[in-house]
Amino acid sequence: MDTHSKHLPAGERRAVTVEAVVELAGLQNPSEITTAAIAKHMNLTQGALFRHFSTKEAIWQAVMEWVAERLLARIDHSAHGIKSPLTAMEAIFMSHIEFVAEHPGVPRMMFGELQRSESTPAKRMVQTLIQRYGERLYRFIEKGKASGEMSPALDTEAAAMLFIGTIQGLVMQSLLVGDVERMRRDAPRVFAIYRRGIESAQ
Amino acid sequence: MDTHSKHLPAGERRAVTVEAVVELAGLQNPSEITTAAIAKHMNLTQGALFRHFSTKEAIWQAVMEWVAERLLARIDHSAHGIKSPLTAMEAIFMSHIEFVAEHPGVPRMMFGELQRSESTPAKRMVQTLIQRYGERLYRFIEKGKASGEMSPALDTEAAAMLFIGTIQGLVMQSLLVGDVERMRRDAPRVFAIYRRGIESAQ
DNA sequence: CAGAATATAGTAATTGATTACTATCTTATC
DNA sequence: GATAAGATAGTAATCAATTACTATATTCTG
Repeated sequence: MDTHSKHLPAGERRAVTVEAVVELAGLQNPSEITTAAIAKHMNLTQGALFRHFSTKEAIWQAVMEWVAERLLARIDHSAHGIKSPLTAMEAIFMSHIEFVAEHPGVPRMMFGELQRSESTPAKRMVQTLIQRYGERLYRFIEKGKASGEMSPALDTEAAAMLFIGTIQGLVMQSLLVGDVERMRRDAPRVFAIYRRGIESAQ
Repeated sequence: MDTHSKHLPAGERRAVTVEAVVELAGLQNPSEITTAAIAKHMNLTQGALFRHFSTKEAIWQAVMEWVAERLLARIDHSAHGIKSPLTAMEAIFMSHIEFVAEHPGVPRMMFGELQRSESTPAKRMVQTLIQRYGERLYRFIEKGKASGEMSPALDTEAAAMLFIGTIQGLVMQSLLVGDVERMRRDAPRVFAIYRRGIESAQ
């Protein structure tokens, strides 16, 4: 049972820290999240954080590792067993939106990291994540062209780029109106247009 | 000629400040731009900035006003005189990308402002800008549906959202690879897919 | 298996660096 | 020479990180 013990094993404490940051990023500007704010949000003193992470940057790295792992697992699982590449991409799209709706801080953190000019470990993790994401999309689109589901003249690279941009647009819209829930409603409407843009004429 | 005069009239100094911020935002994370960095970039002492702006927030507000004014003027001008709504939207798309390629700091600042939880004047300026942008797109899409150029079943709101998202995706890609020039090359490729998604079947 | 010894995880206070902003003195320009 | 604009040198607040010390587990030993 939950003993509410103040002392947690290092591994657990690190996990709790990552979750605290993900939560906070959904509530405020990620670049304004201080170590004091993280500690307060998990009922810990600020200094104690540095027993588990050598620097603040190390915290961000752990957070982005968490994101990369979860997001890729989620989209892989959503597409698993689906024959049609087009349907698989729709499943990936919806599960990605669902993930972001559950963790609204995630896209904020990712974009925030990409903004940085220096190449931090956290930024590199985001770059790797998006690269892997893009590779998966690339394969599905090529399969879709081969199967005739998608237009053979389709620009695969551009289609993968637009897929991610489509999600980015939904995220921006939700930031604009300050309503994460809208994303779930708007996702099918926007994907329908994207789908029309890549599928072969019937 | 450039007199390299240290003393500038207040109006000019404010304009130079705005330009310095826009430039800096293209080089580094906008949220990390300090008043000291702004001053240094325009060969001024940090304290002197506050002769022309009461607070740092006032600087950001002036910058976002500059952005809103220029961007809307640019897209309005690009679409002016074009009969076909679809062609007009393509012109808007390309001129927007051109604007962003000239000023890579602009989308970074806009997204950064939207991230903030508090409602600052600068954030409200961005919200107003995007709202006005969306209204223009909405009108073009409705006209396109009326003229038969675009699919009558098209979801206008979703199409406007995707238009902005498409640009957002290109921006993100350029952040990812750290190459603004790519945006100009990729823009037509991505817009072609978007166009296919909204135009009526031929 | 009791309890001393050690390792681990925490607190509270403090550090130097950096931040936006200000007060005062100086210089340039009309 | 009046005044607008800039330089210089401050301020208080905030930040990540470190310190000295304490509380709680875990391990070792007779």
